[in-house]
Amino acid sequence: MNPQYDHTKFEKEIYKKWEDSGAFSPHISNSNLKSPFCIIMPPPNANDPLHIGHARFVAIEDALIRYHRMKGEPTLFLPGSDHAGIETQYVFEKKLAKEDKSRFDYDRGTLYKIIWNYVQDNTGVMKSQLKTLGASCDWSRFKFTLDPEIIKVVYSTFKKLYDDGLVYSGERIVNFCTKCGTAYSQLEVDAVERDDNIYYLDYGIITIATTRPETIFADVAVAVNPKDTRYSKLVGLNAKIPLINREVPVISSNLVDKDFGTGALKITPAHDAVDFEIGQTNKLPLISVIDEKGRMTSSPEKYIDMKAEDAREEVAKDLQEAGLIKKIEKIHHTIGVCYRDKSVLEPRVSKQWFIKVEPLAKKTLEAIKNKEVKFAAKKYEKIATWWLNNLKDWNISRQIVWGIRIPAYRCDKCLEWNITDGEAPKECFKCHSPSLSQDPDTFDTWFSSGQWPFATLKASPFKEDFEKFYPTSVMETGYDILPFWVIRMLMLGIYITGKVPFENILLHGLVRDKDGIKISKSKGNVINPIEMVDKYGADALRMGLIWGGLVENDISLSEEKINGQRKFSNKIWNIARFVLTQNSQYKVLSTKYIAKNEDDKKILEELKETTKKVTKALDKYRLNEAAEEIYHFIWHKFADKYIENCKLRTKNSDASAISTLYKVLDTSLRLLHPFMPFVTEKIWGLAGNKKLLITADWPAQ
RNA sequence: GGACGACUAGCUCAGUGGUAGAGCGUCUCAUUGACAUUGAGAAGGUCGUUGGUUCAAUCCCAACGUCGUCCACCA
Repeated sequence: MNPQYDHTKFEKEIYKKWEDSGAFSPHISNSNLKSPFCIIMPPPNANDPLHIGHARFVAIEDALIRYHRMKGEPTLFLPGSDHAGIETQYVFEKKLAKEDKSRFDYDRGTLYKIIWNYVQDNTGVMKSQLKTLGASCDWSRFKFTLDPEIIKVVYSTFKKLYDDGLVYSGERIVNFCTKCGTAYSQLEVDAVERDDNIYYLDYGIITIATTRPETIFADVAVAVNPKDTRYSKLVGLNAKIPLINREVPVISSNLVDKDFGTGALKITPAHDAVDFEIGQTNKLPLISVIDEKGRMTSSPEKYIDMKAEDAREEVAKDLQEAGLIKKIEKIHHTIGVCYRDKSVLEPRVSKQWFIKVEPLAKKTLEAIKNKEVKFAAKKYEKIATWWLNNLKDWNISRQIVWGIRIPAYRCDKCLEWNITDGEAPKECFKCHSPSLSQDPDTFDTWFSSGQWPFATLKASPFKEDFEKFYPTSVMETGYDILPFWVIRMLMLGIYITGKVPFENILLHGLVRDKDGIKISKSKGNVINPIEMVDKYGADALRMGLIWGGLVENDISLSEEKINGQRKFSNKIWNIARFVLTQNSQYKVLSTKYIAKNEDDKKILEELKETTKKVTKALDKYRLNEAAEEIYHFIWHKFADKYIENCKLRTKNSDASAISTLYKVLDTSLRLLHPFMPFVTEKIWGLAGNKKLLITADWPAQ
């Protein structure tokens, strides 16, 4: 053994040994009566290389997996990748733009195909990176969200929802990104604060305040609060839209804040969510003046085809000249922007598919209340509950190509929707016309990933997987996708299978830089996990991501911290170097040797104590505690104290001392393995063990 | 405006109803026998503020302050 542990020499070879040994597959047999342990890996985007956040979840999940595997439970860590509709198409379009092309240069089929190929090329990178990190997942069960057998599951879920009346299509106001060319759900809207002009416009008998003068052509009413005595006489009369002089009624609505602006609100149902609601309750017509590309339509000739934002200035100018602006003020407010490209979202009315969330949310809330699903950290249960109580109907349609196309076919003759579980219908079920057109939209990515736990297990090449592993044991993922993913998996999982998709929810925090600052490309503080592995070893990175901070909290990660753990891996290496150079005949004895020497008894007692603490901490998902406990024992109790004190005795070939050394090393390696799998496995092998450590038994407490 | 957190040693973070811990950093000492990617030791905190509960609070409760994250239809 070299005096230094060189991770670069061993990690690849060790991973291959594990893989070849079949240890990654769950061992299901009639003789194994232990209940299975299963984690479905949050599927990374098929398109992207891994970032440090992925490394954190691998460190956490793989530690749990390895621990349970060593306990002898049939253990499954199921990997996969996500097609990440919007994300991927966005990245791909940027790539196209560099080549002076756009997605409109291709027909649907071609575009899908070239994105598919592009993604395939990148998926291999992601897989090999997971291996580099030491993820002990079962590659034979790997699933991609666009695998045909997954799509089949997604289709049948959609059909069931439709048949049960939980899916509807309709003209609704949605957050539409004119740059991305698609609508989004409630969750994909970011808010930014901005200063804008607010114009007080002369509507004849009343004055209204608006930040969006370009939409006046779409006005269908002016609303005031029913309690607002200033205007009560005007309700029922007609106001007049400036410039075009079209008359619209003055109505009343509780949604109007009488203290804002003039207390009178122009109602533009086609371009504002509140207005849409007021329009619906008052049965007002819809007039749209901005199209899906963000350009003006159905307005006075001179504005047509202008971008809405340009039209705003132009209309304001014209109003000013006509003397129809009473005053202009500045207003500080928040507006919705696209989470993806940060461009201002245009509320637009368009046909979308929605899921009725309320009945699904209700059952999920019950499951949480009944502890069918448990949150490792209470705070996230509160947040999940808040969301489940506040979710609106979920828009699951996206106007993009990259995704699972919605299996909805509209009859060209009677306009009835035909929903199938994938197959194109031969004729309309209602009027039997053979002429049908499929909806061009695709599903929101979260709709398919929301089915991930049962979809992956049902689509598994191993028929018994669903029955055996569902509900899965733990859902471990970042808290940032709690509303997007976790609660949707709960809702859809419960709906389809009647059971929660996982029994425990463990959410982890973000990885921040050494000063606790959020990592971003623009700040230049990104930490590349693979670079860290090359430099310090996968063990050091994994330990650095767990050690010194609670799983559920954000952690600060510095190279110093990772390097500190590399020193630790070297420490164990040298402990092993010392122990393994002792007379190996005592290794055999170590299993049954009963120590009489005080030092030996003490370290064995401490080892027992440590085993107990590590096990308990792992069971409670307190990974940092477990890691710190074993770290402290190995370094400061075993090495600093015990080994230093027993050198004289080992020189004299003291059987008790040497047996104890072998025994403590053996157990320490087992306890540390979930956190630092490579170095422990390597030493384990050097110690002459025939069986691999990955499948060795967890120490008895 | 609402929700959820955080506030503990210079830094990054654990922790507990009975007057506090780790890693890094700092300082002192040790150098050929497992490891200098080391060992021995030291300094360093009125545990955000103010009240309350208690025999006892950093830990429980209330208010406040600061910071963070998420949500929100003020046009």
